[in-house]
Amino acid sequence: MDADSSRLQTRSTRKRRKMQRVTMMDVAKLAQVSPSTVSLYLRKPAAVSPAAGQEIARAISALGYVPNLVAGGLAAASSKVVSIIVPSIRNAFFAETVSTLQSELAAEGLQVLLGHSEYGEDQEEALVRTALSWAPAAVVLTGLAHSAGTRKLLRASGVPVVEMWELGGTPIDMAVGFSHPQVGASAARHLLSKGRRALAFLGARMQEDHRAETRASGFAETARLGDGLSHEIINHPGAATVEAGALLLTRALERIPNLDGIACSNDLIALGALFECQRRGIAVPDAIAVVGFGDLDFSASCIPSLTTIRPSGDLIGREVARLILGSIQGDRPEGTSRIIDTGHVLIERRST
Amino acid sequence: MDADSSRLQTRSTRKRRKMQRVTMMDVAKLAQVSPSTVSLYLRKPAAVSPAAGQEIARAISALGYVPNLVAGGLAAASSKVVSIIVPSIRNAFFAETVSTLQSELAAEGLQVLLGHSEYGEDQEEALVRTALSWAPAAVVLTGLAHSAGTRKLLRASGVPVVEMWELGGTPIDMAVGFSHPQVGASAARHLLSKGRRALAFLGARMQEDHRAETRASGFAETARLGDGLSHEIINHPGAATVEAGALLLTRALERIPNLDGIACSNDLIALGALFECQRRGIAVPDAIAVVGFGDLDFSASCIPSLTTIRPSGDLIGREVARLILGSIQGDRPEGTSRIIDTGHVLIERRST
DNA sequence: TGAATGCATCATAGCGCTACGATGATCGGC
DNA sequence: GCCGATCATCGTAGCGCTATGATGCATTCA
Repeated sequence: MDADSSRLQTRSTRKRRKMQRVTMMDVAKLAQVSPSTVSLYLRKPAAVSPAAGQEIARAISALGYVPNLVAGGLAAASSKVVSIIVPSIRNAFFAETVSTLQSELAAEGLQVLLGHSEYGEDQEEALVRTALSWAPAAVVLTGLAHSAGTRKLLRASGVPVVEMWELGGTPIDMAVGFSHPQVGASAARHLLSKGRRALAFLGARMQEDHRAETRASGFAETARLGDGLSHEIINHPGAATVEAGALLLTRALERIPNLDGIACSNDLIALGALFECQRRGIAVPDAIAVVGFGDLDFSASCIPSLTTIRPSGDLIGREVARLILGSIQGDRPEGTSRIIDTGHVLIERRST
Repeated sequence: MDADSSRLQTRSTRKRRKMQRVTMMDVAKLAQVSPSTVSLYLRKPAAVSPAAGQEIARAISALGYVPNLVAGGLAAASSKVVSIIVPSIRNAFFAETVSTLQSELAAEGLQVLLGHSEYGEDQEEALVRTALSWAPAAVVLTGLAHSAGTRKLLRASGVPVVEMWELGGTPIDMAVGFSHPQVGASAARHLLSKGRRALAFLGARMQEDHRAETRASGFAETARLGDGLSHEIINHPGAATVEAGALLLTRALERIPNLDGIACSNDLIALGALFECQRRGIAVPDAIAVVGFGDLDFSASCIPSLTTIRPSGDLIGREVARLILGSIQGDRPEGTSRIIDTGHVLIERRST
């Protein structure tokens, strides 16, 4: 058997994988147009004649055709997927942003590929690597702190990148967020304006949650510049929970017996502190004023209602979506800013 | 110019899209093996000789090769993606499940494609349709109630499907969850056992949240069978929030003046009710006993700590992952159950 | 020693789609 | 009436990878 005949045999015996699902070709045949026209119709319906369009639409529904985005992604060298990496989806802040972002992107036919890094840079890098394997239309990261490898990967890929929930450094590409030190400063200023002088910042997991940590330093700095008699930053190594808030308040009272104002890195912690005050019979805000962060679900309704700083995860989600859609639509107008400050709002309620 | 020459011209003038990214071919060349071997190495490293494997690994890191999963997915007719559709990612229950699921799947090299249906069956169907465009390795849905179209699409696709967070009907393929009527019944039984006789179930968005609604009917049924003197189901049309809980308690007191026990479809609602009691000077549990659902973050730490029913979103996530990995590994052992009951636990605390 | 077996490696044909440029048909403008 | 422009449509070559079966070589068994 010579090479040629073996080739022939190869050709004939080769069994192709089945896959009898409906393809664009089937639609084209039924609609009596070429596959290109079907593809064109699917991507820009306006570009095909109404007659052909109708015929194609009919064929699609008759066959129950579902386009294969994997094939499309390969052919177009870019898939209709946006990869989002957050530290934790359990965190209400990020859940809110992801939720909004997902809705906005879905409206434009983009899917969301989700990953969570658990606040680890190495994990994040691994996630970015797999994310890039999907040739995503864009990548969304949380914060500005990333490993060198992550930056390199993303830069090399040429994919639009949006970093969210933090401002103040140099983004890889685009950024949407706000300044965390300023949040801390706002909280401190507010407490000082209420005549509080013995302050504490209660945070959790600040060794990993770099943004919470910068809120703390913003707070400390302003407390120092103002005439805060004393101020402390107290960290709980575990997650930011209500229970942690109670523990943190206890620790704060040990350190600053005459404590009269606290800022918390998260409303859950603030709620825990509120509960602990109630347990100890400490009047809020008379004895201790409490400022939170996040304006979570319960913050307006708890007792006393919680003064807090709202970062607006919703708005961040919406702006991220806008930037992404902008970059995908090709024209990245150099005029529009690639860094969007969504600011923060202090909402004064009964706890201060 | 005849057809043939034009064909030739076509061939020569055709400009191919650039894409100079590193491909498997580049790796193969550098490692002096064929692309097939590289592919094999990437999929089952044990199948290639150690020598070749090392050479390939070296080449991969030298070139910074990132596999293209889109191409892989197309060739293999199934991508390494699991599509998860939940009603809302803002809901702490689902956030927990998704988070766990994502971690478990990521450990096996699977990505998560996320969608949220906002409790709409039509929206869900649209999400399933796009999800299937990705030829996912599996699809995860929430609950057992889906449109006929959704079922048809999924059945036709042959993709493994897991429905989670609900049991009691016929799943499309596999299911992990628990019985919601039983949860309601447990709550009612608990209140009855505490001598409460004038009961109410407080729920939100029950016209859409079918599972909350079945918890309510389970509650009502048990309350009726027991010697509950009166029981009511009260619904808030908006989302399940702390504020809604306060409103609902107010409504319940109007309807049942001698109210002495409530079950809530969600711990956020329970917390709101707790706050409203505090505002009104109603002692909990002396005057009114409160049972929640969800065992959220704050439930153990609030005042009084909340008796609640834990559905274990974590466990659900883990079991879903197990089922998915099982189906992907090919052998669907008919022995193992395709329906897993994760049950629920009533955690008694100070509010009852 | 020759046939049978096992093992590592390879060549190649698609997977289903989109981008590119080509092809006719239609339409004004001079 | 001819030429270029415009428009809808088409043909086809990949996109980068994996599945399939073939190949060549070393090992084992009779």
